[in-house]
Amino acid sequence: MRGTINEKIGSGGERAGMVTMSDIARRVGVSQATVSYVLSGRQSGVRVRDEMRQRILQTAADLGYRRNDMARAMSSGKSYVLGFVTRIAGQESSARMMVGAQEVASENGYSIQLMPLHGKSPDYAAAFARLAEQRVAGVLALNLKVDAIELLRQETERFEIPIAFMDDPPPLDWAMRVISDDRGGLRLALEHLIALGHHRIGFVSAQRESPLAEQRRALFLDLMAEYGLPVPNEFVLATDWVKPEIVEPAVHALLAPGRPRETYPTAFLTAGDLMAMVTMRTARALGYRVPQDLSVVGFADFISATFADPPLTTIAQPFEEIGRCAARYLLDCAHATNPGSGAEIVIPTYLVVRASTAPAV
Amino acid sequence: MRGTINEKIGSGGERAGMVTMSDIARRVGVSQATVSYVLSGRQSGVRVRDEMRQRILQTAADLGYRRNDMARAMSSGKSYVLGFVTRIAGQESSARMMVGAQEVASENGYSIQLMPLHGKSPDYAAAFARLAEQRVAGVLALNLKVDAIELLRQETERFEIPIAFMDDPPPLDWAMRVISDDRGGLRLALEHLIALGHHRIGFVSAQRESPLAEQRRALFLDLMAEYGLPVPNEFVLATDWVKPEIVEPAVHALLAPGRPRETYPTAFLTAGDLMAMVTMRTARALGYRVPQDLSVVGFADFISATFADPPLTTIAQPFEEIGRCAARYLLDCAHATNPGSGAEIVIPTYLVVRASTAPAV
DNA sequence: AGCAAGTGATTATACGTATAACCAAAACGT
DNA sequence: ACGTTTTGGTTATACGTATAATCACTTGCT
Repeated sequence: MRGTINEKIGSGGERAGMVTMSDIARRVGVSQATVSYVLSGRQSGVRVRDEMRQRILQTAADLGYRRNDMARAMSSGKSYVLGFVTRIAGQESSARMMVGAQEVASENGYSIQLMPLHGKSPDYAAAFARLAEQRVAGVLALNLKVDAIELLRQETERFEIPIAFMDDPPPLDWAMRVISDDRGGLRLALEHLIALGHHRIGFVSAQRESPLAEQRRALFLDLMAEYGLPVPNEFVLATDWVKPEIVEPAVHALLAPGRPRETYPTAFLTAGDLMAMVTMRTARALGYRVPQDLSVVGFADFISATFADPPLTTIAQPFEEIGRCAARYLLDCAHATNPGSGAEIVIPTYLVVRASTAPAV
Repeated sequence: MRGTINEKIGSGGERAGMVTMSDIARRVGVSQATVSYVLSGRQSGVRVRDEMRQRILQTAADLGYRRNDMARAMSSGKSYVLGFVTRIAGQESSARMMVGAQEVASENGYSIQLMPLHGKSPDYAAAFARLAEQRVAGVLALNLKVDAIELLRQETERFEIPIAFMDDPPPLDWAMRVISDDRGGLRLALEHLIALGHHRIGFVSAQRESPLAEQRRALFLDLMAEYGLPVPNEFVLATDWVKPEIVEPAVHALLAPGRPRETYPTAFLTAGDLMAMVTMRTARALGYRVPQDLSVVGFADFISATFADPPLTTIAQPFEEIGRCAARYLLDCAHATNPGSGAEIVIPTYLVVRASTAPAV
């Protein structure tokens, strides 16, 4: 034993079960620094005999040592936490992205923290301030409005916190966007319908729910034009919100008898699974059989799509994968001190064919 | 100005945008401690002139000061974070509880952190160790298996971390349980059906999905006995999992023609909304009209219940409220250094009557 | 023998905040 | 005029970890 170990002993007011590195050091007869080097697992820095290393690790296990992330974070200036901000935390889409992000985060020793955005007009300033207070290593953002995005930018840029927007379509040159390939998905769905012989195809979306819905409608029109299929104006239903009592009348008005049958759409694409479900329901109430008389394609592939009647053919959004990619990007930034380029990752979507689509009559 | 301010000046390697209390102190010409007292907002401890208080607050705002929670946590030994562990983070139920918990947490300056539990056999030990490393102030637990619960207990008791189980039915005397009043909900649903003239009532659940399903089945039988209604064995469907391909055959076998009509159930209670949806679908495929020929009641009130065909009458579980209560309890513990009594909070459920139930024929 | 290089540690200090303990000056009471 | 209280702060230190700088001792080389 070289050198003297001068630890203040018997600190007295120890909090419950809190074993520190110094406790281990005292027990083994080395300095706290040595314990830190060993437990950090990094082989750079200081050399430690293998036997000593083992003894330290063993003692740590014996005492039930749990490293103190608060102290670690403060000392290193990094927090190993990613913030997740969204207004729709209670929805399946958000939850699944969070799970994906969580997956890669935890693999790298990070965690995900949900940030508050509640009610009709959430206190964005407070929420984003908390992000800064936590010194999060990155921010996952979902479904924010433009003014909120601007606030977020202001708050994060001073701290050089990288942001990854997931499924949010504002054109940004200062942050990463991880989005799903909506165009590709719609194309797959459209080709599926066309292959089934459909050509009078409508679209149902709720424009004020999210910019996504609006964007998908535009993509639909674009693709229809590309395939040379005419789209009468009345085939495109854009309700305000995704609510049955709003969507049903619209669908009803379009499908209710009163015009020659050959002017009706034989299939619908939709901007979401729930929209698809209402559409099917309304059609059935009018005497249509789904899919024999009317094919319907959803967008999302929520769990309930499997349980719908009939099981819903739908464009599957890779929610988990979006979360994974976003988290991966943020971790890259954190390690490379990358300022956060204005890039964009597009995750492929795919079509899940179930029973809500059938050959056109 | 009394006393000398001896701050080391020009620290040089300042990290991006990191304004500290010392920076403010230097600017205003007071000590860091004074700034701390002012910014903490507590009026106890040290007295500060009102003018000085204003100057400090103003300077903090001017410099864009954001308090460093990492340092705060380390100094005070508290983390202001609640951990949320569950295997079903991607589901709506979990997400909504999380939102509720988040709501009361953020009101009190706390945040919620999602803990990793992925895949078929998650690494519970690692996940719970991380809870300890983070020194979370409390743990929200959902849908854990008994062995995981035991591990969690071991990990948390040394650190005196309180736990709140949400919707988990193991009988525990060492932790809080916040559960929904399933019995009350089932009673409401049953009374609703009885009032509609039903008395041949069946039950559909997936026993291996969660202990909840099993428990609900027991409650159902109990209540039926209480109301003096006989329940033939074949009326109680207990499939393994909540999957259409498993549930459909079971429902089909019961409802398919082949026996005298008056031996069939005229209504079903279920252990979950999705089960209810499959049940309705299978019945319809057999020629039943829902609700005219068969009434079905769900359990949960997920978003999709409104979009089901027909809109689902269902026992609404107050997911958000469960989360709120659980979080509130944990915060109480954190402040009262309450060791976490083995109490239990039961949140009322209520019945949402939509269109999947109708008078018995 | 003498010096460089390598080994295996140690010391010292920073990180930013909270808080107990202390202190100087002013106001006040008798 | 002198002790006491009040006002308005200051100093000092703890919290647990990371890490740069340093040091004692051993080994190898010429």
